[in-house]
Amino acid sequence: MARQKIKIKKIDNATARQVTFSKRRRGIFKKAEELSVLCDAEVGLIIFSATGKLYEYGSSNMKDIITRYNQHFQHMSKSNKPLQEFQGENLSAELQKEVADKTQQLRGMKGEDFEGINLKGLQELEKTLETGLKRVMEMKEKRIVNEISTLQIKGIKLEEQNKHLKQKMAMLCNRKNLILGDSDITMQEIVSSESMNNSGLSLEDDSSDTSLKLGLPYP
Amino acid sequence: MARQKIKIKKIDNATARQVTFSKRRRGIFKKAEELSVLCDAEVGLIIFSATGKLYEYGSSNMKDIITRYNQHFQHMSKSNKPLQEFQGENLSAELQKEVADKTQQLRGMKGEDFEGINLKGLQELEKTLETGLKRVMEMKEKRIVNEISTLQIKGIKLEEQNKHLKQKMAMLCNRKNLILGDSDITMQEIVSSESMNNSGLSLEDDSSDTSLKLGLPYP
DNA sequence: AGCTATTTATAATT
DNA sequence: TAATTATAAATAGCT
Repeated sequence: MARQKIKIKKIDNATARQVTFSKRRRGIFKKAEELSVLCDAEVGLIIFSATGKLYEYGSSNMKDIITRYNQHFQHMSKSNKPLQEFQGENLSAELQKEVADKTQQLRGMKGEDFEGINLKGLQELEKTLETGLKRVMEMKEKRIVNEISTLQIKGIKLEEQNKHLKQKMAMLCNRKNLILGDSDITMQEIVSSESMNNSGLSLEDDSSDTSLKLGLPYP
Repeated sequence: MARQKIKIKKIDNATARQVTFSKRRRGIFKKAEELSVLCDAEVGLIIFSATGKLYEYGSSNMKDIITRYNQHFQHMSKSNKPLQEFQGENLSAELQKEVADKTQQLRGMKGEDFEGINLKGLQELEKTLETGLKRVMEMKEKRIVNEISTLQIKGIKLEEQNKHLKQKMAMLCNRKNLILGDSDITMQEIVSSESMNNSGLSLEDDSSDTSLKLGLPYP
């Protein structure tokens, strides 16, 4: 719908398809929200990308929408009442409210839905998110520092083990050589193959100045 | 999106709301179909009108889409389990689990408790929080800009009203003076007291360069 | 991720 | 309702 009219058929180029998917997904989500607000409608939108990733928008809790959707057909055929309404109706209702409330809170925090949040609420939300983010980053840093020192300790231990193994091997070789004379395995080979295990363990690096923004590998 | 820009809030007039609903429903259904075809996505769209009527679009069978949607959470996490799978006495227990799960999620996002979250989880959490924070700040900015322009428009209207009132008062005073001669209320007094209402409304300031970090007052 | 030239969608109106 | 039309939005092709 721009620069050039396109035919509505599967986009061949995978990259272009992905870009279009992102743009149009945002577009249709916005339309869904607008429709629900403008016309006081309950809207549920489920999208699975070609790669299987799920995207969803619900003007209210998606589960409620799906439940209502399913009930629509039950009402058409029979007026069957759901089982759970007989037992602990109050409890379930309360719990469902609680779930809905927490879901809404989570959506707000994820920035997915600001329905019913005023300016003051947004400011509080911002502060909560800033605090939360700060704490998460601090915890991540702690964990990473911990991870690094654990690895360093492991490395030192492995080095010591290697040293011992090396000595034992040396002794064994010596004994073997003394008994059997020449052998296919030389001391040189043992030492060189063993030294490979040290790669990647820099024991002197204690700076811990890890960039926390980067996705680091972890064991 | 035409003839005039509209605010995204519930349309008051019921007839207009119904008309808009019909038009936009057709629009979003078209968008949903286009997205599914162009990007090879599976799309399900459920709409309940304010009157409770159901409209649906599915790129494939809606029941299959909902099933896939429900299955998505069984694999991903324990939370977000669909309600309709619960039956009878299980309902309350499941709901309680769900509440507990969401509570834990919220605690994690607020940085209150990182129990059971590994480094990878923390990194995902950080990303989620960053995105959420960004969106919250954007929404706040939108609202504030909106608020400012609304206030400016109100200010202009009030100024005009004041001008009219001033003119009327002037006329009344003139008439009074003609009939009764001198009066306790002079034109000077009327003008000066009326001008006080203008304070704080700077109509020329259109910069909107508000620092969003500051907690602003709101009406 | 942004930027525009266009195409679409649609609000007001007939 | 349905059709028209002037505008607002969405977005395809580029960078």
